[in-house]
Amino acid sequence: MNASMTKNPENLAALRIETPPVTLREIALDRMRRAIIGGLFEPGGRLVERTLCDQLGVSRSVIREVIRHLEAEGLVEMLAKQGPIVAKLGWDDARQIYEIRAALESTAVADCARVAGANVKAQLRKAMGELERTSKQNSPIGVLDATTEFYKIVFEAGGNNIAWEIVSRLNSRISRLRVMTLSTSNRMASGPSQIREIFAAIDANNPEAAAAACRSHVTAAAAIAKTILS
Amino acid sequence: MNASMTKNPENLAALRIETPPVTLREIALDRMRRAIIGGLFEPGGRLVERTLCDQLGVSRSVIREVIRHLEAEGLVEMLAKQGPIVAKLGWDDARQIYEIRAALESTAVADCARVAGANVKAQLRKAMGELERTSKQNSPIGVLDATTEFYKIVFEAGGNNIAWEIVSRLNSRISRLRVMTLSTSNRMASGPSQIREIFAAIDANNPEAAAAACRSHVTAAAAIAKTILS
DNA sequence: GACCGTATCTTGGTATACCATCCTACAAAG
DNA sequence: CTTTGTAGGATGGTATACCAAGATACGGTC
Repeated sequence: MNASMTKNPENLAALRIETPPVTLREIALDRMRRAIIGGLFEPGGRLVERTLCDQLGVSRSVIREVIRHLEAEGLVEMLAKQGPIVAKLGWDDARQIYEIRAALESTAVADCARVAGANVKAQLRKAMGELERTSKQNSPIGVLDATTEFYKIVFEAGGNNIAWEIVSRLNSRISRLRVMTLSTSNRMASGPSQIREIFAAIDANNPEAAAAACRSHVTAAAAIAKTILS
Repeated sequence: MNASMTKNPENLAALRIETPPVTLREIALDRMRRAIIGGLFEPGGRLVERTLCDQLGVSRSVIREVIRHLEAEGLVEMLAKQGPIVAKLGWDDARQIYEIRAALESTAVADCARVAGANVKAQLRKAMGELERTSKQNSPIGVLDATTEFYKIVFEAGGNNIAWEIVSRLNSRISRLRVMTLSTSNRMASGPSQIREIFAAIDANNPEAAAAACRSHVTAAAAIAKTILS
């Protein structure tokens, strides 16, 4: 590692061959996660290993490791001597998840509002555009993705990547709820307006207003979820 | 499932034979987690699967599934085409973890203070006793365990079991830091007094005071961690 | 006809075998 | 002496074989 090798490291790094670390396990993990989130397997339903092997076309080793991962993520539960099942979600769990989201997201938007510069704001504006577009198209999962993207930018801009990890994981556990709340009533229209409010506060670099808007956003979602679940 | 079978279900459930679902994998998971937390493997060090097989006396299947779990927990990172390594922890990550802990723990102690009755208070008092005892013995990991037990009671009493899951996981990621902060200077003495403060606020059913005490507790720990890490 | 035992099938737990890839070391050619 | 090609070992990825335990269905016995 001499001087000539370390100069212009960023240029040299650019021509590094992108070796897609795409292993069977990662593909399977992704598919399984999407399948569970998308409701392809119903909550409480058993996940029979050998059946999954056939369905995904991989061996049990892969399936089992994927299940371990999903188990740690909270999407799958292990029943003693009965094997894995899709985790069920009751209102009490959902309530807690919304509370935690409210706490983490509101501080994240506040942090973001504190430091956001032109670059971040431009990214957020773009995500907002996507949100409005999908919202007009009445595409719940589109809105979901756009909202997720918005928050992702917010968290990373504020230097809260670990909180983002946590929120992502929690979101996947309530994903079915999220789609349902979006499909509910006039949420399709109100969602974007609430996000817009958050964005406005960030744009004005007003942390308190951003946090408040965010809290009311999550609280509203929780209220709808409650009517669905209980 | 007739009427006679469903009456007194709680009594019947009580005499269910406790079949310890102790699988090799769970034992191995526990051992590995403790080993990493305890610093037996150093951060960034490689975890060679076959070596671990020999060390734990199990087959690779078990090791690999355990590694998947630890990966999802954040204790292990996968390097593409190089296998698993023990996750490293920088100050930026630690900073975020302490912030999240401050948020979740302070709301949890507040919730607990709101609802705590005689039973919960007795449990907490017992945990405090353990804390004082281990503290006098200058046993950092004893203090750690006692503190953990205290918080566990707090979270569960307040109906925040999901937040507890998250906090536990975060704690395991900064566990090495926690022992180090405990070993530092007069922390061994100040720790119990701060917990005592939190307990006093819960005992008085004063949510605001409890949350404030908790925040200062976590903030103090973060400050010490910062001097160690950066 | 009701109850009990057994055979079998399903399912998860565990171990092992095989393969592709990568890293390292050594040797040969310039 | 440097460089490059190659062989060998190490390592992770994947598939499969085997086993024990639980669930289920069927047949025999009272």
